[in-house]
This record gives sequence, structure tokens and C-alpha cells, in this order.
Amino acid sequence: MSTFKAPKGTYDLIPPRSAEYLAVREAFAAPLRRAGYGYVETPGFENVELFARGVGESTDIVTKEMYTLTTKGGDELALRPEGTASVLRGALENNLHKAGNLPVKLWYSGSYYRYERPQKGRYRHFSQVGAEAIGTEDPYLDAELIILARDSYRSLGLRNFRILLNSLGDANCRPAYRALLQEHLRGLDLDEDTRRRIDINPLRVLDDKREAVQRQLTGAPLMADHLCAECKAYHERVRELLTAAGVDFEDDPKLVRGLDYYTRTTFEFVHDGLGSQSAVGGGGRYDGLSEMIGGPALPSVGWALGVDRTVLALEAEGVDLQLPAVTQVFGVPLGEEATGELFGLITRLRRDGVAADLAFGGKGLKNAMKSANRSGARYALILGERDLAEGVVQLKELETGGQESVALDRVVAEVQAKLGSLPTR
RNA sequence: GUGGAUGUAGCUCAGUAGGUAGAGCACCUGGUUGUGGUCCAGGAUGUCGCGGGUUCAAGUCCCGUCAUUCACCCCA
Repeated sequence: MSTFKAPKGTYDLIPPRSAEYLAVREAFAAPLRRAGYGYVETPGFENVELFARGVGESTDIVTKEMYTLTTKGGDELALRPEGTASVLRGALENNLHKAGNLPVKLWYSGSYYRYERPQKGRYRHFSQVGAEAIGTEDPYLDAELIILARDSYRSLGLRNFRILLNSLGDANCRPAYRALLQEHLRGLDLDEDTRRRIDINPLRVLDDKREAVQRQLTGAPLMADHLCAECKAYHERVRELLTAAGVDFEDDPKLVRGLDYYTRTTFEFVHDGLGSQSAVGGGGRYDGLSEMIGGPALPSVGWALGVDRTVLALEAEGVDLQLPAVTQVFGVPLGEEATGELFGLITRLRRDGVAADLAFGGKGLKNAMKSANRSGARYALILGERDLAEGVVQLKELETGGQESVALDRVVAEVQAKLGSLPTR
């Protein structure tokens, strides 16, 4: 053990678990690519102001959870706590919205940072895959994204998740509702902390998980009952489209997002295998964000899915991701000359697309065979001086123990023929 | 920021009135000088988180500290 440990709230992703992360990421990414989303990668840090204005001055993320730093040149930066603000900033900066092809559809994958007390499913360094459809107001887009996320989860084998759906209204109807809600909340018997939140972000009070608070909230006015005609129609359309696509969802009139930029459609994918954390993914429409960060009006919608949390949810459900074997063929050399020959064979197999490895370090046969076994390979190629003299190599199927001699110049073709007729896992 | 729990071998954990540190799994060697996974025999491994205190004696009791973890809060 070294004197150093991974910082609080972080952990190393190591085999074999790391393979699950890659598989989860790919399960999110592949459908996005097929749906016309292009990959975007933005810096790991941005000007603090981008998040302050984008995410919201009053949110916990900005007020106490950001890793901020001042550079030697005096710039105020922050490690990114979420992806949407950065991606939108990048799209605007590169004039993607002016290419005359709206919406701009982008997906991303990366690490995010929040300074929080760690607990199950909540780390200071976490991983998300996200998607954004920028510049178009169309309920089909909202539905498309929800369907893509839902299908990704299901393709991984996740079953016990629910989709919560709500509308937060827009610039026309939300201010009036907000004032109404504030007035109502001020009349309730709430603790001091909660009372403070009434002024800052009254909608988030609705999302409080404490039972005592929830009891007080029965009878509170709900956004759903105060949507303007346009928002109501839009929301209805999204609901219809989801139903038509066979997506089960629950209307949750108290679902609120922690970030200020959301408008209209809001949704969350929740799973109960994450301890006290419940969201494996979430997102919604953010029609005003572009203007908030100094851009033109670009109504947009997007989501972010937690990779760490999805892996936890899969583990909680006992889902076994059927990952391909890391190694298909393992070389067991005996002696210096055989090692050279076998290394050549293994290299050829690799160049032909076979997952191949061999025993290094001049191990004895017994240990090399043990390594072969541990590699998970289906076949071992055993080569010693005796074989070399005969111009053959021993091809052994590890599971059955069956072994045959194959001519050295035929072994690559032979292995490929055998693997080709078998599933690669 | 607040509260609870836990720190003993690589891993999971036991350790019983305070009396020289254990198990299972994993690992290594041999049985098998060219065959793994099974079996048999043998073997190695610890600053008992760290610091202090009580005691003839502390993994065990007390104080402090650090770390981990769960929950509140918040969120993906």
C-alpha cells in the first residue's frame, strides 16, 4: 500500500468492475449515435460564472458544492458540476446553432465534480453520459430523449426503475404560480431552513423527502393546475407520445429539478437500489438557459444519466452483464525458442482480431497453465521444444481438457475457424 | 454542515473475565522433471487505522485523532 489514498469521495475504477462501466457507457452511447446525436467533449473546468448563471446562483450546486479555483492569471474557474451548461456554451461558441440544421443534437460522456459528503451512490467525482437537443421546441424531441434513455436502461437488463414526469411551466405561467406557492408555504409551520428556501426556490420545497414536511405540503398548489394553455398542451402531447411508444411513466406533480434552468418537461429515472439516492438519471427542457448565458433564444431539452449509479442499480437487481471474454486464446510457451515462436503466433492472432494473450516472465508450465485458466480463455496454445521439433503446437480446449496437435502454419486458421463457430464470451 | 456505525492477513470476518494473533477464501510449494480448473500434503502472510492513557500485561478498557461507511440535506 502506498502512503497515498484516493481523495475523499473518490475511488479507483479497476477490473473487472471497470468493464461494467464501459459497457454501461456504451449502452447509453450507441443508441444516441444511431439517433443522430454527435459526440461533444468540453473542458473539465469552466469559468465559475457560467455555472453561477446557468445552473443558478441559489442552487446548492453553486452555493456550496463547486470545486472552485483561481488561476495564477486570476481567472475564477470551477470543475464542472454538470454537463448541460458547458455543452450549450460550447455549441454557442462554435456557432453550431447557426449551421441551419436545428436541432443541434449532441451527446457527451465524462467526469463531474461536486463537493458533497459522500455516501452510497454519491461521490465527489462521478460519471455521467448526457444528451442535448438544442434549438428546437418540439414535444417529439422530449419524447425521443426519454424513450432513448428508457430503452438504454432496459437493454442493460435494468427492470425496477420508474420514470417520473412533470411540467414546470414556462416564463408565462411559472412566475405567477411561484408567487402563489410562496404565499401558501409562508402560511405553513415549517422549520427555519425550509422557510429560507421559500424565498430562494419555493418549488424545491415540494421535493423535500422528510415526511413531516410532506405532511404539511398536502393541499399546496401544484404547477400542474396552473400551467398556461400552451404548456398544458405541450405536456399533454409529450405524455401521449410516450404512451404511444409503450413507455410507462408516472405523473409526479411534485417533481422538481435541482437546477434552475429547467422549464416545462421534467423527468427523472428513479431506482430504489441506491440507498438514499434515488435518481439514476434525469433531465428536462431548458428553454431559457441559452439566454441566461448570453446566447439567443434556443429552446432545448436534454438529460444526464449517472454511470456510477446505473452500475449500482444493476448490481442491486443482480443483473449480470454478459460481457465478452477478455481473452479467447492463451499462449503457454516452454523455453526460450518456443516463446519466440509463440509470441509470433499470438501477434498474428491479435492482428486477425482474436483476443489473445500469453504467459510472460518465463513461467514454468504449471504456472503458465494456471495463468491460462485464470485468463478465461477458451483455448490454450502450448508450445515446447518437442512440438517445435515436430512443427506442431498443442491446441487445448480448457473447459473440456481436449487437446490436439496442429501444424504451426495452420494454427491461426484453425483457431479462427473454431472461434468463428462459437460465441465470443 | 449534522448524526449513527465500523476500522484485525490480499478479501470476508472471528477473537470469548484484559494474558505472547485466528478461520474461510485467495496465494506459494510439492504430489505430477511437458499440462490448468478438482483432490491430497505442506507453507508464507499482520505496524490488530494512528497517537496517548490505565495496567505487571491492551486487538480487548479510557481519551483523542484519522479514515471508511450509512443517513439527514442535496442530486445524476
